[in-house]
Amino acid sequence: MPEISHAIGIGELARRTGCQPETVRYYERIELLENTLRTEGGQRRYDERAVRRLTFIRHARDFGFSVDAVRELLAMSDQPDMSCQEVDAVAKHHLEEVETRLQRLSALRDELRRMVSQCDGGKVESCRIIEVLSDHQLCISETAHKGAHDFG
Amino acid sequence: MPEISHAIGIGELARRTGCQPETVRYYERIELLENTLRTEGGQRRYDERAVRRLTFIRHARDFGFSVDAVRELLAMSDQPDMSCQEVDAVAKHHLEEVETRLQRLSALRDELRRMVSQCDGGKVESCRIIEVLSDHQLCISETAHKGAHDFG
DNA sequence: ATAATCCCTGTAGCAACTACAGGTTCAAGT
DNA sequence: ACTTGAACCTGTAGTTGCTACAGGGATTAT
Repeated sequence: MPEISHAIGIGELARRTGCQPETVRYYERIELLENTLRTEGGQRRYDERAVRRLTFIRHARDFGFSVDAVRELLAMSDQPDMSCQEVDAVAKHHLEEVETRLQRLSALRDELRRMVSQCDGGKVESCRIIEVLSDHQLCISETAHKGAHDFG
Repeated sequence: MPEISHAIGIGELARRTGCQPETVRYYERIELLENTLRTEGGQRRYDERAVRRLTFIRHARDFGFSVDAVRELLAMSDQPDMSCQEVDAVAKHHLEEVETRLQRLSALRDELRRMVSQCDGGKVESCRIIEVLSDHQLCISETAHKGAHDFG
């Protein structure tokens, strides 16, 4: 018999928020989630508030906000009377980053398409893909895809 | 006086290929670059061939190819007489991945834009951004941005 | 009582680097 | 020949956001 009613274990919390118990423990370790009550045996027990908080976190992460941004957003959402200007700023900043990535990624796609379309299926020796990869000058834009891989 | 003529050090190799000495050593460690000649004192010396190889690697990485894909592309480019079908397949596969990411990222941008545009600059209590992050139901598409962050 | 399932901590791994610390070698100037 | 300073060496740890164990303990149902 648990001491806390309405309490759920880490497994159910994870299931309800669409993540894994390991992720919940990870969030606790990096202090994104605060320490929760424990049973006598040391197992974590959560309430509805924790479900809401973790839902918020997971949702923000799905939106691509970094953990640090989520931390800020959480702190702000805990202050209902504050102006939401800062919230707005965080979201706008993230939107800008997403738009930058989109532009780079789309330039990258164009280069890749061009590269693939020019391959005639012959020998490696004369393969356009290999040639383009060997020589920067064969790209339309030298900078189009530079740094295209830091999208994570 | 170096024993090897036309040989350059790791610093110049890095400079010429637009990366850092640490990256070169890293590539050697993961066997993307083979071991190179050393001076008596143990310092690495490179020739033009190494410059070309590293240029290829960096360029492919700029295109977003994974290190494993680069490894395959390198192996293929070493066999000029082979058909370039496999090269083509690797490039096409990568192009498809890029296109998938683009679609997700653009759905994400749409959600973010919508979220930001609905914020009226009032209090956190009634901030649309916080509301959307708290509640999945307020998104146009529940799945639009799911997994939007695994773009690396 | 016992089995099945859950949960615990701590550590290591992923990708693709980057950043040291603490020491050695090289190339050039005097 | 000697000294300075830049470049280089190895090895390890950090980055981001988790995920995957190993080797145990707790809880719950029968």
